[in-house]
Amino acid sequence: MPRPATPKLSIDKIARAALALVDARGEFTLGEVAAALSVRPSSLYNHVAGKTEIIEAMRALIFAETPAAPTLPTWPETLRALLRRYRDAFARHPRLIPMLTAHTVSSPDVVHMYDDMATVLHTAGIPTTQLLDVITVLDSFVIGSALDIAAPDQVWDPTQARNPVLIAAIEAAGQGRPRADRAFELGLDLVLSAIATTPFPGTR
Amino acid sequence: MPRPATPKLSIDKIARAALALVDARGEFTLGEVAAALSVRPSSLYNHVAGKTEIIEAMRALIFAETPAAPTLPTWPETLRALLRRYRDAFARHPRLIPMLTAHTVSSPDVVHMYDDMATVLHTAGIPTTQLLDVITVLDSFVIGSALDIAAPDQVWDPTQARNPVLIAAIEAAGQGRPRADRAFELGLDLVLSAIATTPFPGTR
DNA sequence: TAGTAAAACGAATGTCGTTCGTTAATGGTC
DNA sequence: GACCATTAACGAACGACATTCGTTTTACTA
Repeated sequence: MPRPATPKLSIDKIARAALALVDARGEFTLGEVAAALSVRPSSLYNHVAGKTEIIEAMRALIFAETPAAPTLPTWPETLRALLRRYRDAFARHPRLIPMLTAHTVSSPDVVHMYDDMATVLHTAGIPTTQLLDVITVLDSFVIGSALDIAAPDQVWDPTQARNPVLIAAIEAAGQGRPRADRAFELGLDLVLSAIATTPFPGTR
Repeated sequence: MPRPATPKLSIDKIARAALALVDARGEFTLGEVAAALSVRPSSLYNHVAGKTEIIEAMRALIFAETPAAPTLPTWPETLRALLRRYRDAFARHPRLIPMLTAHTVSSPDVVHMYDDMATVLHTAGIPTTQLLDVITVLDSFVIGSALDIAAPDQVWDPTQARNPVLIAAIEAAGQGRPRADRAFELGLDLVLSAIATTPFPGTR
């Protein structure tokens, strides 16, 4: 059964099938993806170079799925919306996040987001010499927060802690997704207020 | 040649051999580790449950290798030293970082670091209800910054960017390790000043 | 209409992690 | 000091998996 009238495969279909597997099982094999598409594993190679390219396609997919951030009246609001959207793209598929950080490659969508960040930070008065550093800080925080979503709450096991202050704090905080969301919002507040109040030397 | 007088293997030796391979090549196989120790792959299983346990042993190893952070006069100084040490543990072995984030498991050393963080933040006046959130923010930033070290500068390819502001910023910033270090220090300044100036509601 | 490219398949390969049974020396116990 | 369970090596083998290649038939194009 070679060369069907309408192709059974496409990069997009492969990426979506793989993403569904990752969401459900936390991992995926080429055999599973092929089975989900009623196809043999070797057929995938007519559309994709290999497994890593599928992962990159998934990265692009989750950004395409996430709605664009709006431009708001003030730059802190706009930046906040931008960073939320960035994290949301990961947060919709928590189990994918570790795979994306495994091999660090860039997607055009991500670079485009840096473009937007640069625009906002420029209007905020950040000098060119420090602009990339600020973007890196924001990027690091967002990616780290994304990994926090993927992390099981086992990390915050009270029995592991020795410090009573930490034990109390762990019990005071919730668990799961709400906990991660709340921490991210707090970090957003902290970082944005710091950028707003910090006097950056080289005036623009 | 069974059961030699002095055991040829130990968890520590295995972890060190694997770490050397990761530092050099960015990856490791059980066969390579075994060869480096003049042993057969199956022999490793007398000391380690599997590959993931070796990765966990490496995580513990890099924290054991990193000297403890000192307690300084003021809490911002102490916290700064603590976060620097945390990141340094990763920074000494950049190519290991993606492996550690692949499966998110906790090591006793990491939990112990959270104990220290809790102590410092408690003296800083952070209420118990928000303490874990603050730790999460700091943790996210550190891990994200660690991944930034591992990321090739290819991510910051000027030709990918469309925004002239970003292009100029990319060229203004350096490359490689110094760039990552500078961004981390900036983030440290921002986050610490934010924590110091933010009024946390529930006074302790 | 002729010829090239596309897209599916089956078979085969090589790598790798892991398991199991075997062997012999070690270390503790009566 | 003699048993004996345990330990730590080995070799063989398995199974999963990503990837490659040659083949086949159809679709597209000049």
